Amino acid sequence: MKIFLPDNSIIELDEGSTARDAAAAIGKGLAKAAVAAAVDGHQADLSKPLRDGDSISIITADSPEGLEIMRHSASHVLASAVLDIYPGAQLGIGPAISDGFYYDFLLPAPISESDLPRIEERMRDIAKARAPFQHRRLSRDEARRLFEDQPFKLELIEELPEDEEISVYTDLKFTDLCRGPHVPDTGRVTAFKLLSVAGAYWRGDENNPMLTRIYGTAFPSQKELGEHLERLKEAERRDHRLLGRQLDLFHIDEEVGAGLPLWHPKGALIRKIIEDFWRDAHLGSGYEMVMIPHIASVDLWKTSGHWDFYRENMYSPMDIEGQQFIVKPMNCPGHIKIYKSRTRSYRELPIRWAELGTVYRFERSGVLHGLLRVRGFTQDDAHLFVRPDQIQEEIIGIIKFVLYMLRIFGFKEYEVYLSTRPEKSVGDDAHWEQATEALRVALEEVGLDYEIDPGEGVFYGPKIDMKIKDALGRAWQCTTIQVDFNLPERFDVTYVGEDNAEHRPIMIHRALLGSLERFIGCLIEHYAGAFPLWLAPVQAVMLPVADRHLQYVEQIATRLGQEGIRVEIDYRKESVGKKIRDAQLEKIPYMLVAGDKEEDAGTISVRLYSDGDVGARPVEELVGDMMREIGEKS
RNA sequence: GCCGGUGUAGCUCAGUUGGCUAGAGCAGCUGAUUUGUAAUCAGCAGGCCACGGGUUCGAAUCCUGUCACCGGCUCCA
Repeated sequence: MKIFLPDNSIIELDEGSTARDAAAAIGKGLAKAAVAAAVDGHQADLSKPLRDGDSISIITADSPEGLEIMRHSASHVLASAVLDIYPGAQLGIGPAISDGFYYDFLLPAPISESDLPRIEERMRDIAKARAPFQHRRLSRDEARRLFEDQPFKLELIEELPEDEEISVYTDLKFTDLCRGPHVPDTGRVTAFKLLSVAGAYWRGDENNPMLTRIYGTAFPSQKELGEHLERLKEAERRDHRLLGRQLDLFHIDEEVGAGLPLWHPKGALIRKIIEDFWRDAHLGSGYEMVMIPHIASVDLWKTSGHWDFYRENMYSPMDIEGQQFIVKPMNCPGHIKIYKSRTRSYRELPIRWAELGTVYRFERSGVLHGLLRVRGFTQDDAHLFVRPDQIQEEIIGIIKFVLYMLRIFGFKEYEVYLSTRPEKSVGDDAHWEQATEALRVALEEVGLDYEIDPGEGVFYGPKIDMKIKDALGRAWQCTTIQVDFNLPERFDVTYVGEDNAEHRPIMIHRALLGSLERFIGCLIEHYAGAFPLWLAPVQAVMLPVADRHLQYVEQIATRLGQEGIRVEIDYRKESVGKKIRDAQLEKIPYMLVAGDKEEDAGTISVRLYSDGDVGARPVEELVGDMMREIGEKS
């Protein structure tokens, strides 16, 4: 029979040949590297018999698909091992994920990470046994009987569509419900490591029982596995919580409260630089600044709908002379009140009001995470009041603005989501649809790739979210753009139109960086604490070789200070080596060494954090170089 | 909130099966050294062993409650 290959060539095989035979016919090396095949575009086991006219491509473990298949097989090996060691274990699911795989179990007794080596060892035995992954199709009844003591599997079987065949795979002794495909045998799961154990609700629902999830990773070779583990270690070194302490940027104090960061001078300075840049950028882009108080009467939150729809995230009211007040979880009602302080004309719109507005939200204790998830944070918030005919253009403007901002801070990779109407929401369908459409068109217009996140909108409207990743690859939502027909209605917000009649504006809520806390947390990890010159809290440190050079060094520091360069002098009676080491650990971009040579020549020796010693240069040249670099924000 | 883990000096960590006055390095302070591109030397000080109960002749160590942190789940900027 004839089999077509990806390069359009044809091979001739005997009747009843399998994908494995095809691989062998193409080449010995390929047959050895093959983990699965794609037959007519569908992934299949190598043991799959081929039919005349099939087109086939061989999948190897070094392709993304192959790696995923191999990791999925690794999760079966894990389940095998766990079942061996903990006979009563019940099985959940065990998929491949972006950096590895996991499997969920309901275990007879809790386990901890110290149990992983033992499981790993058993996995190695199973791998060594090179047990084939055998595929079988079962009737529904057979499957029910096979998994009679596996309630989670039974639940999955019941949910498979009636007409779908039930497919199982067996390796060594263990049989699992699985669509496949799998590597040919357990021996193909070579380089793997179990990483952590965690709790996970069955099917991700907190009303369901909590299972024990074991995470692991697997690679085609030990070398790649080693590299990956090295990357994980490197990511740990970039952790903003660690760098926050090392660089003395912030801390979170138990006695102050969980999720309530305290900014130290250097952290506060970085924040100030970002805030200044942000304000200037906004004032230069048609925004005006507003400011509102941190607490407001509970009546305001009843009008806004937050009392009904957002109360579980709000802190309890406080009593002030018999009146109830609430710490604000959002800034929008305040901005609306400013709008409503007088009548507005259609000529004023769009109104763009921005504020670095601090809000407080209740977050469950288990979700707090350094600066990335806190209970009090400052949003780089703005609310736009627009006429219906302006909405599209304004959203496009916002998207362009955010892309500009993210580029300045060096973020090139982000995920974009369009979140649609959630279950718990207000407003009529027509408005929701109109708003969602406006967001979609804007995304297309700007040419951003995005995914739909169904049901993830806010209670008052759909939104565009942009997420950036931390050092470990976890995505954090920063940018958000939300269209809102609801609040203008609730507050009876109006403008007087050309026709002298009252009309309802539409509100756009947006935060570009999201919150300064989260954004700076991501920024620290992004730069691994080595901030570019314009953001560095200390831009240069003067390192005199001996005390007799102090006067010269002070002169230069004064000169740099005149240009607004943030410079410190290391007055300590320490060796130059020590001073350099400490400056290097503080990740100060410019280390400026001056001794007799420099003083005589009127120069300064420059050592860059990033490049080491780059030699001496005249002081004015240095000033020019630094000012240029600061101006470029690079 | 849930599952598992962790909590010893400012930081990183030791601390045997419960038993002497809880140790070390770094940081800090004092003194000496005036130093040329990632650590000069010496001394001193620093601890309610997260917090509260309990078991015990005796608890950093065992039990228990609370809090915080870490990894996840769920939830969100």
